[in-house]
Amino acid sequence: MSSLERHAGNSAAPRGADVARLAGVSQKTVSRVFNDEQYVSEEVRRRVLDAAGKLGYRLNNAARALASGRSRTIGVVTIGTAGYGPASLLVGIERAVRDAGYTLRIVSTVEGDPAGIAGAVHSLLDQGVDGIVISEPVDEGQARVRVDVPVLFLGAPPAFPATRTLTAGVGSRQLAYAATEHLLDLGHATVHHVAGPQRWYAARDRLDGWRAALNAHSRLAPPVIEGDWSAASGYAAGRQIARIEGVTAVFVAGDEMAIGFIRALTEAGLRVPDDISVVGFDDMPVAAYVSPPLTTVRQPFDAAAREGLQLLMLAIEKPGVDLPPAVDPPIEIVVRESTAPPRALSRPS
Amino acid sequence: MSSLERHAGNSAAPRGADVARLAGVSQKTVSRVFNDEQYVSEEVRRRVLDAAGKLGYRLNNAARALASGRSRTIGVVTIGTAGYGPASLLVGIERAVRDAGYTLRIVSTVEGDPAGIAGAVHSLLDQGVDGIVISEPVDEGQARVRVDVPVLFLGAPPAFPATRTLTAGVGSRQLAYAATEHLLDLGHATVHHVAGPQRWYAARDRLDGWRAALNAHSRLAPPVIEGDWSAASGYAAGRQIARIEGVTAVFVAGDEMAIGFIRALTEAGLRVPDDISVVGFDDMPVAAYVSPPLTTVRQPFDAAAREGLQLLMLAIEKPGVDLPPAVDPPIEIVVRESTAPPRALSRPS
DNA sequence: TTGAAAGCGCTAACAC
DNA sequence: GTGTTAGCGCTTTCAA
Repeated sequence: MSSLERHAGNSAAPRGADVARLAGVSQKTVSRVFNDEQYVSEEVRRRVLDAAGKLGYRLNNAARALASGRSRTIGVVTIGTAGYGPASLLVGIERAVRDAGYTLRIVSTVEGDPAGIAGAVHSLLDQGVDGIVISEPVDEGQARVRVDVPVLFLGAPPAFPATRTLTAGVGSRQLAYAATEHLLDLGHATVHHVAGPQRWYAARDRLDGWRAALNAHSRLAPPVIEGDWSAASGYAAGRQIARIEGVTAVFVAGDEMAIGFIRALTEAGLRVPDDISVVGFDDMPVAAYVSPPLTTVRQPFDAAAREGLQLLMLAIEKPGVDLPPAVDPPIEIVVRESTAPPRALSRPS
Repeated sequence: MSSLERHAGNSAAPRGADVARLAGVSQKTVSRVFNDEQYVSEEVRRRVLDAAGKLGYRLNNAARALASGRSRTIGVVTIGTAGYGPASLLVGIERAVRDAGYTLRIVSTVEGDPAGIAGAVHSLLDQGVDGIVISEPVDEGQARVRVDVPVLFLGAPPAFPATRTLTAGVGSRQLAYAATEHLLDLGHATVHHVAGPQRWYAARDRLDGWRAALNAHSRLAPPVIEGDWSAASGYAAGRQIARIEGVTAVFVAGDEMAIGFIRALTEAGLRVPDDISVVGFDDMPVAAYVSPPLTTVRQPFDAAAREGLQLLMLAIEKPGVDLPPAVDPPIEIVVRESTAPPRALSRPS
């Protein structure tokens, strides 16, 4: 092992001072160039860049963060599942963060983790993030966290006090409203609902939207069956529904559950959509290819992530400025073959 | 805006020195306590912890990273899609990283990005990660990156030189072999293959495994159809296969493609498994609930992530030590209803 | 437009 | 067991 010139780190990595020496300028000037500050002559800039290229110099972000107090990284708290919704949101966030010139730290929570979201937020804070986004928040009661950086809740009301809390959403409530109304418009007397776990704000929003649509049309809301997003729980719900007389339309809060749900109906000898119409939620890629192709609503994950991050960036970079309200993303319902008018209507007996 | 006591950062945040003063010890002792070093008396430790609690002190990781040259964070390069495979791998990696006491940085690549994996690795290096994992690597030709931290390739041969390159995998090749053999054992004369995009090492491994199984049984390998993992591409492949006379068994390299594939077959009036048997790959959650329930192989994402990270941690923390070879994860094939003996066998004519 | 000096909050090395 | 000293590689402040 070779003796170290400097006591830590990779002794091969050039510092700003090395670049400065080679370019014949001060270290501060190198810093100016790499931060795109003004007041650097074109000629000096080029000399610095040349030297840096020769040496393979790259800014040391730990040092930068220590000196400036800002890390230019965003922390994301996500749910530790490979589900289509959470994963899509994460992809959208990653893209938006990168486009904003920031980098990403991630910590995921597991259902039932005692530390939960609060613990995840703390660990992010320890890492010195400049802002936090809580993707797919669940209700964990009154988490007593006090956070000094802006926090974006993607699809939920603020769950704890922060310097600035922001909210942006995928419009779950409106989407659920539209899904329910689609079924009502087809002529169904009412619409049953297979909900997501009510700890999730996303699940509550969908339930709210469903109930609102029913109310708006003066229909009675049947009892709700609660699943856990899994296809297995959808299947279980399907077996329950299959035993109920007179059900003609069901809004299932997630595509995965909807696929399990339809499977159970099929096994029970019920046909979709002839006997029962079902609408899913998410428009996951396979939805168009199952049998029958699933009518569902499309969540604007990317738009929500982009929109939300724009707010977060504003809050980070202009702490004083008033935030514009989040614009609601467009509602998109994808009608395929799992929905139809009720039998009584299509062939009046 | 209040005047700052210190020139940067949050002036409210206590430093180690503040804790030291309150506890009546030196700052170095505080550092010792927070790093769980030995040679601190129980009494002093308690006093320090008390003081820290009172002040709400937390270690500043930027400073720690700068001073020590280590950040205790792992960087992951992932593919920017919400697909079940990549997402599952990411979840597994996150868990393994957290269990090892490290934190996670993520950057995703988009198909067709000129910077690609090399660019992602660089950005991670800029952030000062201690190790890198390339999840779902694709072949981008000779990327000229020189990396000074250990790199773990999850399911691929090393694609560029690094201090130490490690490989761990989900055993795609063996899984594909098993899937193909399952069909052969059922009595099919040969097995067609719908492959993933061959830029992906994961897709190549599956193709290799398929071909190997065919060779081992002295069967001819029919021409391969290449998809892009999407259900839509599986659907397109299905339409092609449906026009070919005499196909009785198909191994599709991904469940999502398999679902699209089966849909195309169904629309063409072919029945699964009566006319054609199909095996998928991944065992995504909905696979058990589509019609017919899909026979598929289960990828051990979690085991692979855990196994791979163990190696990575070893490489980071004991630079000298020889790495044990990665153990192959168990092969698991899930037989459901999309496979059966060929018709000629089941009812001999 | 450029530079010098100070210091961000921690760990490394060594003394006691 | 504990403390002292000297950086880590940047940004900030202020002077030129």
